Amino acid sequence: MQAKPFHHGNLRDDLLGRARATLRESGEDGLSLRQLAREAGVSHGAPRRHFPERQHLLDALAAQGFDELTATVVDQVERSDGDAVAAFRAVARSYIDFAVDDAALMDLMFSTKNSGAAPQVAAAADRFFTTIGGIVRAVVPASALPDGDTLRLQLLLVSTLHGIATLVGSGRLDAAQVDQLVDDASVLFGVRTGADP
Amino acid sequence: MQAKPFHHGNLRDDLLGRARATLRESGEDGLSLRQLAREAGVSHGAPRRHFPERQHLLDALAAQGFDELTATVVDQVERSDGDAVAAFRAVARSYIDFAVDDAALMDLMFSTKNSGAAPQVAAAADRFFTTIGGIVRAVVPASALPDGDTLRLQLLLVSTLHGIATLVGSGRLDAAQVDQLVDDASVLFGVRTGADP
DNA sequence: ACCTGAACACCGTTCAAGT
DNA sequence: ACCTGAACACCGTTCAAGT
Repeated sequence: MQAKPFHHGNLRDDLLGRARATLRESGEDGLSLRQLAREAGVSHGAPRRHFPERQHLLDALAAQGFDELTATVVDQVERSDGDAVAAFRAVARSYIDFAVDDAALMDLMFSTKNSGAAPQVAAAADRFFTTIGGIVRAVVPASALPDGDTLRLQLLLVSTLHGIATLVGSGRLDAAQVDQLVDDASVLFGVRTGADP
Repeated sequence: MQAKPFHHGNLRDDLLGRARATLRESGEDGLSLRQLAREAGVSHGAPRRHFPERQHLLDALAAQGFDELTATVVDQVERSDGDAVAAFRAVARSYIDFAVDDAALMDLMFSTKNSGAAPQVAAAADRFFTTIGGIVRAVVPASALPDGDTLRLQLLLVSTLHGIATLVGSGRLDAAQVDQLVDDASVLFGVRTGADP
């Protein structure tokens, strides 16, 4: 045990963890590299090794957010014992809960700034959309649209989920309505157990 | 004509206009009260009369954005000569175009920060959602859900539109897919001309 | 390889003072 | 009523220097 120990050990993860907490408490406006450095007990120049610019920290947070959400959603599927409909509902709830509980992070993940930006964020986002797309595909019928394009139906249902999640997150939908809306979406999109008919 | 004229005339609108332009060019990060004051040719303290804090400027921009979007959407309906289906498609396109063309403003309008916040933003947002809700209601069948709750179907379709718009805006959906997705949504939600069956 | 500490330019916010 | 200009605390970013 040392009083003033280190090269700190793992400054990057320490900063990321503190940033995540600050994001929850104070939003993006509350995030400051200098403040995080102060909390971590290093000089204000130290974070530069790991995050040369503030945007790099935001990118890392967004990528981490996508990975967390992907893991949560995969976990929900595994808990559903092959019941695709139950899996869909659980996934929808997780998605929406995430948007509400980590609203500032959600903003970062889907902000326009990150649209043309960091490859690590794009990769994590791709993983998430591939994952949730697969979950939705397993549950969506091939025949709901005239020419039976399942991919389009899948994109549409993901869009609906995302719309519900972001509207609840920004306070435009009441949280009490959400379960009903997800159920309605299930009915409308013909969500059901089993693969194509 | 005077060289160094004024009390400036209308600093508030001048600042708002410049802020809107900056938002399009450089995003929210590019917005600075001091920079706007410089561009308007006033001292850095002058904006304080109209926007005591930076957030007040952001709120004004968001409220203005909602009002613009509402006006655009109403205009599209009026151009559709009572054809509710055509109106719906035009409205959907306007919504999505807005999200793409004014992505930074869209972020401001639907950001979490504004969820519990400024009453003027909430009022403008309410006007928008009331308007678009009415348009959607006119086009949505009462019988698509088992117990025929039209309001829920309306909220669901608005959520879908919002999801498509934000996903395109953040680059997660290809703009080329959008028209097809809107058409698919029309089919799925049973969008049609005339009122309840 | 990782961190320190001074330096620079910029910012939001406050406030006494001008017209 | 509206604006100026100095002041304060804070920030991101850069960089030479330390261990």
